[in-house]
Amino acid sequence: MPTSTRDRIIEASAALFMQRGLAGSGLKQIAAESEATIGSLYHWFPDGKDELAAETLRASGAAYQALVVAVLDAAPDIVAAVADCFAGAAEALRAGGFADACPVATVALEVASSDERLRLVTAEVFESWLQAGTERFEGGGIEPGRARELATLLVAALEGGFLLSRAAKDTAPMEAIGRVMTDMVRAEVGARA
Amino acid sequence: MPTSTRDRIIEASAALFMQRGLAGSGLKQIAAESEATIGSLYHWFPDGKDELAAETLRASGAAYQALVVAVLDAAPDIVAAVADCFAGAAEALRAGGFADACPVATVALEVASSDERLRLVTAEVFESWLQAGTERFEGGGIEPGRARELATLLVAALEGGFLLSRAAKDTAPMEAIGRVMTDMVRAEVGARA
DNA sequence: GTCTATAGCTTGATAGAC
DNA sequence: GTCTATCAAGCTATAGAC
Repeated sequence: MPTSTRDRIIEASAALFMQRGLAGSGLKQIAAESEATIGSLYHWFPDGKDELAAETLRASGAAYQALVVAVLDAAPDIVAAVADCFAGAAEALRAGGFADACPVATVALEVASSDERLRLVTAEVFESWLQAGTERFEGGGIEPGRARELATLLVAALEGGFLLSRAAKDTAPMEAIGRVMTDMVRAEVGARA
Repeated sequence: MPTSTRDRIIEASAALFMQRGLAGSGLKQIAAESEATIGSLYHWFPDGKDELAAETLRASGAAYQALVVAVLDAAPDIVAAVADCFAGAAEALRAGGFADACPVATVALEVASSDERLRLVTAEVFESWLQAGTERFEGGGIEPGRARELATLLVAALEGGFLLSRAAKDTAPMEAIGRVMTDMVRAEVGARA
């Protein structure tokens, strides 16, 4: 299955959004990195940058969710799952030279107060993550309302960890957050009995 | 003490960075909103956008730290302090129409992999926040190493909460995170004995 | 210190050949 | 579907009058 032009454009767009944000990524640059031309880009995304950004957020949001869910579901229990989650995030940061992190956060902050259409897309992506996380905590024996709260903190802590670790170019913040979060979930599961 | 031109420029710059990020904020727009001219802007910041951005990050980072520290220190104990922190953040989001949040996070994500000079400035700001938070947890009777871990999660959870709440235009995520964080710190303080 | 004017470049977007 | 050429508007930055 060879990569389609459209897929290559979305892929390059996601990579640039991670590293430079939406306003900092030019369409010409996206076209160049995806080995397409501006004409091709507008053929696949007639509404231009807005449409490309929306599709990129949806696609990479779903991919990122699949990745995290795979890590969570591979663990023997919810406590190990949370620990693996932060360990994986720290490893991803190190492996990518602290460049490749969340494909959505940077753009979400940029558009939250200035582009209602894209803001709604980021809201949908985060909501999907929260639901997936909530299900896993429920599967770990946590009461539904509390599961949603824990999932919210999990996503926030991961995003905050990416922020602090990228700024510091050091996995220490992400690892520290992972330790506290793991301890907390362990206590939460223990308290359930 | 009338506001100086320089201060007005930094203020307008901070407001625009919060809402549109670094790449999305033009110098002409910053000059217009601060009721200055481009010439004045370059008089006060000869190195242009980079210098203005660095000064803005430092100034608003310090102001934001003072705000949080004031909330933390006004509370009777560390558990109430953490609760007040998230309640205050939620209230600030609501009052500002979900536009005014963290003055540093958006820019930090934008420059982390593309502008080493500004990345270092954001790292310094976050490190200062972490130290201030660590001191408060130590004052609450927590062992130094653990205090640093808790402070890291506190900052990450606040930033993650801003992200999720701004995207959703809803204080629910910030409030949920505040509940879990407060419970966690309460357990942590209890476990100290 | 403040202002206007402008240079030089890049941006998002369009038109039309192939 | 892919390409090049081009437009108008925006950007950062500079020069020089006042």
